[in-house]
Amino acid sequence: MQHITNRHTLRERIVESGLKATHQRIVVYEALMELQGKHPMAEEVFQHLKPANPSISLGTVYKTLDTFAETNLVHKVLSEEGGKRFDANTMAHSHIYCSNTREIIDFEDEELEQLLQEFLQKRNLSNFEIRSFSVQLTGNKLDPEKQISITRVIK
Amino acid sequence: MQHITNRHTLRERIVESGLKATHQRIVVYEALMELQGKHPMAEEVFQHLKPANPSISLGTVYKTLDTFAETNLVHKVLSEEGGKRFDANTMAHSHIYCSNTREIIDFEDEELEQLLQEFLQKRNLSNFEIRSFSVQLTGNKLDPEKQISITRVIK
DNA sequence: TTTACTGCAAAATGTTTGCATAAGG
DNA sequence: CCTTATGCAAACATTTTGCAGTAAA
Repeated sequence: MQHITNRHTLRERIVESGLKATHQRIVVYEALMELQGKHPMAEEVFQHLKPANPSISLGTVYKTLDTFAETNLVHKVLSEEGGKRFDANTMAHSHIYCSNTREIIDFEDEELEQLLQEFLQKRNLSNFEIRSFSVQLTGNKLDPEKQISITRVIK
Repeated sequence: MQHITNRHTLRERIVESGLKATHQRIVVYEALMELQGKHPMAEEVFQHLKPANPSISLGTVYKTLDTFAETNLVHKVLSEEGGKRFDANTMAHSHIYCSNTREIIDFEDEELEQLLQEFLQKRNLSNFEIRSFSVQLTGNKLDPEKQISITRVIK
């Protein structure tokens, strides 16, 4: 799990991505770091950083997130609900979508990544240049106490 | 690859899913079959079936697709662009997203499915009940002639 | 100083809703 | 018949756009 990073480091990473390090970009990046694991949409990022930055506009948050995703500074996350979500964790990892809580939960598994890496290497698709891959698991979180499906608990 | 199926069969499948087999549902299902591999959104399904069914409404197409996805008659497909796409092919398969053409291309690979199935069985997540999984590959289609990235061809 | 970014507000896109009418079982 | 689905139009939610002004390098 990555940790909250100071602004100086965030600024450096933005510059390394070939972007101007504006105040807005720094605080958007910072917000994404603080929301790690939440896979927020633009609106959520905006709400998170607005109290400390009341002059920033929602449109800028949208543009900034797009720009970040284009330069691969952050990742776009596919969501069952159709919205555009973002993830500051750019380490290879997969996601579990819980159809009860509608959360997207990080699933980091070295072995799974390697398994797929090897598979793709071996398969070596001739008509595609694969740049990245990810696994989406769908299911239900289980009640940690009783170890039974939350579906059954809720309904 | 599944084939275009006649209305009688489509009707049967709708009924088997516990749904009323209305004319609208049959033609939406039929359109989805005819658009196999295209992973269309509601609007595209609507445009496809409108000429032959001018009285059907877009809202109905939206509702029908949602209903189908809920009963697992068709699958929702996660899309890089954020829209809601649907797939009448419910066999286990993966998708390749081409970032140049923005297409979602089916990738059917028995070995990959099995590899993951086994992995999940072995890993046996204690706090999740996994219902399904899929692999998303992202990359670029290669020019079939020259076998080089279409990125380079286009730009 | 130059270029790229921001804020704003408007527009475009995609999707859902409520309700009166119609159709399926 | 009774229930559920449809059509319609309006509302909603999300995202993009254009442009004048501002800030970064």
